[in-house]
Amino acid sequence: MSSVTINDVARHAGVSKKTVSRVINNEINVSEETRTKVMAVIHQLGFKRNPLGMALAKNRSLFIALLADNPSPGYLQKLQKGILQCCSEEHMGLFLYDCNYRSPTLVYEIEEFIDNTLADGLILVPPLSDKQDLLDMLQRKRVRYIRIGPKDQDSGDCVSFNGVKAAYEMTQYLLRLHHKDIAFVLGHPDQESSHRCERGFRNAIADAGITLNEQLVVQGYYTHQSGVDAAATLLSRTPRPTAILAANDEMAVGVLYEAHRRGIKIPEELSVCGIDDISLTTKVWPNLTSMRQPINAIGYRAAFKLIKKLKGETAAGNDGGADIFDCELIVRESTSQPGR
Amino acid sequence: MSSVTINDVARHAGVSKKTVSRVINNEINVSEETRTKVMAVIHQLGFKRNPLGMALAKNRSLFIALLADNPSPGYLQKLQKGILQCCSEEHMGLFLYDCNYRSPTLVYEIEEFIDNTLADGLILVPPLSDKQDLLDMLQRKRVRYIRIGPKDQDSGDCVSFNGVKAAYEMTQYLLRLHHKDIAFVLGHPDQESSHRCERGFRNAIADAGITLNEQLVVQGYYTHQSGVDAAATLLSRTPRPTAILAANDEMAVGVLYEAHRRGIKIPEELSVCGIDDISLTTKVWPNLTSMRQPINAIGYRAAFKLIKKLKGETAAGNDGGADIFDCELIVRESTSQPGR
DNA sequence: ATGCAAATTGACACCGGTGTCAATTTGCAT
DNA sequence: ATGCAAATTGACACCGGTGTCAATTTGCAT
Repeated sequence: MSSVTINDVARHAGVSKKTVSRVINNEINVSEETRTKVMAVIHQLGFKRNPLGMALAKNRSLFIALLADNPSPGYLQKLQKGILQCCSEEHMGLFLYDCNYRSPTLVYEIEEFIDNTLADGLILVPPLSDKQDLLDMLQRKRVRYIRIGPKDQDSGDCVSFNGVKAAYEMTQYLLRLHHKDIAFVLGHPDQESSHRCERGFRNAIADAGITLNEQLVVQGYYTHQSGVDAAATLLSRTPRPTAILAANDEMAVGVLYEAHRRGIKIPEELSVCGIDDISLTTKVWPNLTSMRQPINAIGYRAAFKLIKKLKGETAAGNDGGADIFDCELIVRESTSQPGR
Repeated sequence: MSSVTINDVARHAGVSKKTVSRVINNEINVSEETRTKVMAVIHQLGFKRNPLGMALAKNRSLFIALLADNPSPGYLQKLQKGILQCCSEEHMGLFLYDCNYRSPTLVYEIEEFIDNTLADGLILVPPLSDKQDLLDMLQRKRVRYIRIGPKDQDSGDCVSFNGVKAAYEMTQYLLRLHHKDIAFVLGHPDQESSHRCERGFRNAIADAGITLNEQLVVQGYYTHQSGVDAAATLLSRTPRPTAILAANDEMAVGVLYEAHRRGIKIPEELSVCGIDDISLTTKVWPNLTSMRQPINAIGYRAAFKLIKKLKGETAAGNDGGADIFDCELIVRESTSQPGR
């Protein structure tokens, strides 16, 4: 209500409001004396810039938005946390928008959302990251964006995790445990991370000199239910695989469920593991072995890059364009040597 | 960028911009003829009101924010979905803010968040709903809010579920299955819903003519780990309870974990059930029996009430002040007759 | 046709900032 | 002291809307 405006500061400091504006924005060409005087008044009066006034004048809202339609709530939750931490530090507001990836009018809906909020920066979560008509629309409206895990992860406007390496190392771990019949549950075919994980899995199997039984690679869609279904298929095969690696934890937990339902002991009779390391892994029994994707850091980094982009600076630090995070193997209770 | 302004519309329609403003805002005292003419131009030019301009002029941003620090991610996720659906329908943006309930500077941080975003409506999730110093600050800043599940659920600015009834009915269900030693895991003592659930539980036990063994009521904090800990305590008691009811699903899943770890068969040797019906219930094995809280509807309703409040209308429909939603028993795989 | 209240409309200032450009001040070489 | 470029500052218009209040138009009774 009774908020202090730039005019109030100007009056108290005996300068024009343009000069106050210069001080606020840390512009050059303000004498030290004036700057000090104005800063004193700002603190004394408790002045805070009105973001709406600035947005209107600059034609930039400096609000960003997270657009998501991801089947793994645990993943989104962690991502949000990372993004929010960065936003909080940068004094930036984060809008949330819940997409339905399959809606035929999705692009139109998002355009309307942008018109309603004037968000001028977006973070796109798979499978939105590779939706070309969406990207075209954003380009046309001059809305900046950062994509998480897109196809061409070297384009500088994105942040990813190293899916190939993650699946490769997880498979290696299973091989070290002397598993031979290792099954793999694919993610959604529209999401590049699924293909990357598949590549890692196949490479590891090949590098171990094993001929992959194609029966052991089954389609999933990153959802819990698709994990259950994939497990139903795999666990009916003879010989039964001794280990199942799923392209995300959500599906791995589905595999766990189906195995339990069939009375299969884990990990004695079947090792199960996933990728992501969402909070779900430590809630189910047995706790799930997983590759820890630094989801928090990815979210933070995505927000950081976006905000710097909006403010016109280039992101500092390790910003050589591509940001690809490595994973870390977290061994828990769901994996062991086969037939132990 | 090249967006159409109210001035463009005014010029094309041959009226003043104030008249266009009247048409946009559906004000009275505009002739039918003028209204039709202006509307035609609006559609022709694809005009959309700039929310920032409006916010600045009206000194109301019409953005709302969700403030949460809730230990159950599944709960928050559903709540968000309900809120977002309403926001989408009302063309309203939703800011997200991640609180740390225990931060000593929380109120200050939230005040700063509001200054940064100019959100003029807030949805408060427990345990924030009853934080008096926060409510005082909001009152002072004239920021409207709706609280979810606060102490005094009849105050008209809140939406709740009927916790007493939920726990009562769940306990009745267990009693019907012929359970006698029923344990209860409390929620966080700072959240009113925990006390309500406890009351429901105690009432049901008393109404069944049973003297409650106080050893069977143990403290929890709504987190997964607190459920594990509570189960560890309860499952060491002799005689062991044959059923455990937890005040939320998150803790019930923790109970499930600890029971599995001890090799206790569920539901044959122990029935476990929770309250909320978050998505986690159908991911764990066995699927968890729960009381379905219409979290989606609660979120939607909270957003609806808040938005109407901001727009100055009173919420339509069942808005007699209090909004208290009933729960529905969802029987799944984790409960059965004792010793079956 | 005339008078008058009610309905309709527009001129102007304003919300809280920033951009442009001209005016003023400063600092230094001469 | 003088001249001049560079540094500093402010007047003014503008971003895209809304509120106030006065001016104009309309509709009806007389």
